[in-house]
Amino acid sequence: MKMVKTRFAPSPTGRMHVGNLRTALYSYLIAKHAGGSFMLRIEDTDQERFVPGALEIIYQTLSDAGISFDEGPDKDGGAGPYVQSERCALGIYNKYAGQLIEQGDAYYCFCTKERLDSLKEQGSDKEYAMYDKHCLSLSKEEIRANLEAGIPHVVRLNVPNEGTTTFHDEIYGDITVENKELDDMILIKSDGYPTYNFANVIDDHLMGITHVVRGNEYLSSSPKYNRLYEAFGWDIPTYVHCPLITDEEHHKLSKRSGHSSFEDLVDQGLLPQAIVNYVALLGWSPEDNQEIKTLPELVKEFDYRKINKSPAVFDIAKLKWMNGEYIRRMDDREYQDRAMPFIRQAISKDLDLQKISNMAKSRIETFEDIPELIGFLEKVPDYDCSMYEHKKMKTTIPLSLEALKAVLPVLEAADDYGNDALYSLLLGFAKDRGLKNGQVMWPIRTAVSGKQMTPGGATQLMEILGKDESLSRIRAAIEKLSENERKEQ
RNA sequence: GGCCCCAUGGUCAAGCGGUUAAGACAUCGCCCUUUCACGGCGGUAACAGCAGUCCGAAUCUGCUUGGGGUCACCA
Repeated sequence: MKMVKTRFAPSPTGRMHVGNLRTALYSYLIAKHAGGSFMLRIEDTDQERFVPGALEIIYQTLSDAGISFDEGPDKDGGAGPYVQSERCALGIYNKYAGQLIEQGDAYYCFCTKERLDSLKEQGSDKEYAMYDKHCLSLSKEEIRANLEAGIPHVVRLNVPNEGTTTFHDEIYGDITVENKELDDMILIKSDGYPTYNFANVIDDHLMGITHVVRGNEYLSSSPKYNRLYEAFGWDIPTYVHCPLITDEEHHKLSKRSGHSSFEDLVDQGLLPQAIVNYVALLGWSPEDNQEIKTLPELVKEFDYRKINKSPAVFDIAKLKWMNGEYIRRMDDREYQDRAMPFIRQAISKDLDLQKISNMAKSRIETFEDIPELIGFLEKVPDYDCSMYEHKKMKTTIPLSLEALKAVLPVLEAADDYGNDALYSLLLGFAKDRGLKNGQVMWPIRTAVSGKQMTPGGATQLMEILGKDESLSRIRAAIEKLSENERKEQ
């Protein structure tokens, strides 16, 4: 059995969206699960779409995601070069195109853009038409003359109009199409660069790729590839087409439609490991039903034969949930490092930031949630007095005012503003006055935070705010409630 | 429009001829709790439709419907 070798072959056109990332991941998992090797190849045969810096993005994304490759542009494994423009300069593609022309499996085409466009117009369906093999009938002399005259040309694959072509995919099974449905695809463009379709086949063969992993959008063009392999007499690799990842409208994720890239998600405060973990589960599920998996665990358990056929909707809500799980499991030091910038963003006062970050840990899904969660510590937001009413706590606005007034001197007298001390102090207070715990805790928490929900109870918040600030907030609340009462009357 | 692919709850997803049709996210309720969260418990919610094969069909076949993909000198 030959060693498994897979590849990820992105084009340097910008940020990577999650569909691409998952293809890279599955490709990596298939190789590593089998103890094989994983390779990176850069497909930059479209000089117009090249985006400067895109190469760095690819490296960065892969490295953030923890997907490491054994061979690639900066890591020679003997099958290089790994960048198609460099391979093109070596004449690799032209050599193979020449072989096909010699064999009669490919031919030069000198048709102009205008003629090609006119084909579309007179075709049965205005917008779609295949090439009519016009240049196939050119004589040797005509071809030579055209070539010598420097007329722009491409090289096309010659697909017969009769018969059928079948190719096999590990996930989708056999797919057979009529040859007459297959266009005479262009192999070499007029600028001398190979098309993706051609370069892909040549390189996958030359580089010893055993499993071709790619998106489902290539499924319908795959039969053409087989014609190429057959023309060369090469072994056809194992194809693994992954199901599409779509948005909530069930449309394919793409940069063009403005869908989030991996980097966008990271910018939104999502952890690379969580993204990788989530995306692994789009189209595949582990046997033990355990969804949180590390990359090594995925490597161990991944079985490409169990990849799903149907497209999957990218559900950001579940990704966020998973991200929250990752945050909670993160060790404190790492968590602290990542959370601190967001905490500083919200807090400029001299407060115990570490305590604050610990409070936030179990209550956020992404780090971006932090400022909103703790902003009240910096400054009490405007709030409505009705917040003092709480059915379950059995408090009302007047009762709250009363409770706050009564508890104020007690808090003023207290010296220990640690959570535990405050807690027992207040419970004792409630008991003495014949009040429910909630009837004193709820008003205080509200007074001190101005919020319906806070990342901690009344005493925890007071501990962080300190005595002075806590008292001043409570006094302000008493004022606010008293004023409200006056207005009512 | 041609061709190709797909079809289990709102979403992800088990299931591969006999199951009370898992589980997760979301949602709802309860418990825990000084609020929220975490955690625990429970509820709502699905085999697109129609034929056929079979003692028996979510599972096999066909058709219909629905959805998606692709038809470039882009990858």
